[in-house]
Amino acid sequence: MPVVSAAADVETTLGSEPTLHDALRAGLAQRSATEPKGRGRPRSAAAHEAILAATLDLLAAHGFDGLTIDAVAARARVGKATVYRRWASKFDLVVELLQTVASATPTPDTGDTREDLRQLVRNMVQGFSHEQYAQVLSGMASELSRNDTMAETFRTNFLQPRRQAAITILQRGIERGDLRPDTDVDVVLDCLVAPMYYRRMISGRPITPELGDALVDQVLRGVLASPS
Amino acid sequence: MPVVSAAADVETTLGSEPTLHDALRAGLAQRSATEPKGRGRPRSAAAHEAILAATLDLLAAHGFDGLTIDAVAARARVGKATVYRRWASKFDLVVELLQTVASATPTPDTGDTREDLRQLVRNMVQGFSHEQYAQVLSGMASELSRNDTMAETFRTNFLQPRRQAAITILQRGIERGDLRPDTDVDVVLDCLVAPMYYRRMISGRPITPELGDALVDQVLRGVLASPS
DNA sequence: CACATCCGAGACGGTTGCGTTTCGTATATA
DNA sequence: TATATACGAAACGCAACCGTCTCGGATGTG
Repeated sequence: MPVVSAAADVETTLGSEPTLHDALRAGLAQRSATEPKGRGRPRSAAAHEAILAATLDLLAAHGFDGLTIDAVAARARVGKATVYRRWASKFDLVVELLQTVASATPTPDTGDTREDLRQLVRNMVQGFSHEQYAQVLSGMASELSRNDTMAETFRTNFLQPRRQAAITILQRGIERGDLRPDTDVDVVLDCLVAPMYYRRMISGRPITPELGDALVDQVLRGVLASPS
Repeated sequence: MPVVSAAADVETTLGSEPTLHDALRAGLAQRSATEPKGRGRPRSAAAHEAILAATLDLLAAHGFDGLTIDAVAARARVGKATVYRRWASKFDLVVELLQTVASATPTPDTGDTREDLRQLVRNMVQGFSHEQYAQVLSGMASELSRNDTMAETFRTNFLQPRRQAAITILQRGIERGDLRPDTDVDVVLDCLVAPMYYRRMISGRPITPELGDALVDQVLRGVLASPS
C-alpha cells in the first residue's frame, strides 16, 4: 500500500456530516482551562485534537476492537510516543473521546407533550442519520457488554443526559394531565428510543423522520381497537 | 498459561444454561442427512460438533472480533487443519453456527391477541435471560453493521423467523378486530422487541418477565390520559 | 490387504499490533 | 543561554494469529 494515501480508505464520510468532529472541537474548547504549566516545551493542543479526531474516524470505521494505536498515530500524523504520553491504552483514549464529544441534549418544552416527544425523537433520528454517529454506536456495542468500566463511562457521559431529557418531558406530561398518572416511564422511554438502536444495529431497517413520528403516536395511543 | 486449564477462563456459563448447545445438537441432528460418502476415512461428526460448540462458547465470551481459529481448535481439542478442512474462514464458521443453532420459533395462538403477544415476548425475555444467548447477540453487533454478508445471513436465519411469528399474531389481531385496522405493524413490532436488545446491549437495565408484560400493555393501550 | 482420506499435534514463515526506546529537532521556562 | 520537555519518525523485541504443511497414526472403501 502506498504511504501517501494511507488514510484514504477511511474517508467514507468525507465532506458530508462533520457533526461529531464539531462536537469534539467544542468539547475540547470547553475543557481547555486545565493547563498545568510545567517547565519544558508544553504539550501540543493540536496533536491532542488530531489524535482524538483520528480515534473518532477509526472507531467509526473499524469498531473498538479494530481500533489500533498504530493506526491512530499514523492518521493523526503523530508519533506513537505522543499518544502514549497522554493515554495509557486505547481504552483510556476512547473514554476521553466519549467524554469530550458527548454534548448536553436540549430538553424541548413547547407546552405540548406530543410535540415535545416528537422533537426529542426527531433529534435522535437526525443523530442516527449521521453515518459516523451510528457507526460509533454500533462499533462500541460488543465492548459495552464485555467491559464494565467502558459501559459505565458510556452510560454516564452519553446515555444518562439524553435519558434525563426524556424523563423530564414525560413527567411534565403526567403532571400536566396529558399522560396517565400510572405511566411506566422506563417502558415508554424504551419504546421510544430502543427501536432506533435496534434498526441500526440489528434489523437494518431504515430510520426516517416518519418513523420518529410513528413511534410517538404509537406510544401515546397504543393500538387497541377499543381502549379499556 | 498452563496447558491443562487452557479452557477454564471461558467456563462462565458452566452448568447453568445449556440451551444454545442443545439447539446446536438438535440442528446438527436435523441436517445430518447430507453425507457425500467418499472413499477414505470419513470426516468425524464428533469433531464437527466439537468445533461448532467451541465456536459458540468463544463467540459468546470474546465476540466475533475476538474469535480466533487457534482458540477454537484448542478448545475443541482438534487440529487446526481439521477446522480449515471444513471452513475457509471464521466467517464461514460462524455462519454455519448461526444457521445450525437458529431454531424455528413457535407462533402462539391462544385466541387472545394480548395473550399471544405476552407469550411471544416472554419467550424473548427467557432467551435474553440466558447469558450465552445474550452475549452472542452483543458480540455480533459490531460485525453486523460492518459486514453485509454476515448481516444478511443473521437476518435471514435468525431474525426473520421470529419476526414472522410476531407479524402473524398482529395480523390475526387486526382481522379479529382486537387491534385497530390502521396499526403500523413494523412500528409495533419494534416497540415490543427492540427494548430487550437495547437493554442488553446499550442501557444495561434489567430484562425481567415483568418488563415483557409491561411492554405488551404499553404497546396495546398507549399512555394518553384521554385517548382520541 | 492396498489405498485414500481424515485425525490431533504442532512447526513454519509471515503479518500485525503492542509498548518502549532512540534519534535529531522544536519550543517552552529560568 | 542553559535546561527541560515535547515533537515526529522509526526501529526494537515480543506476542498473537494467520494459513499452510508435515508427521505418525487411525479408519474408512474397494
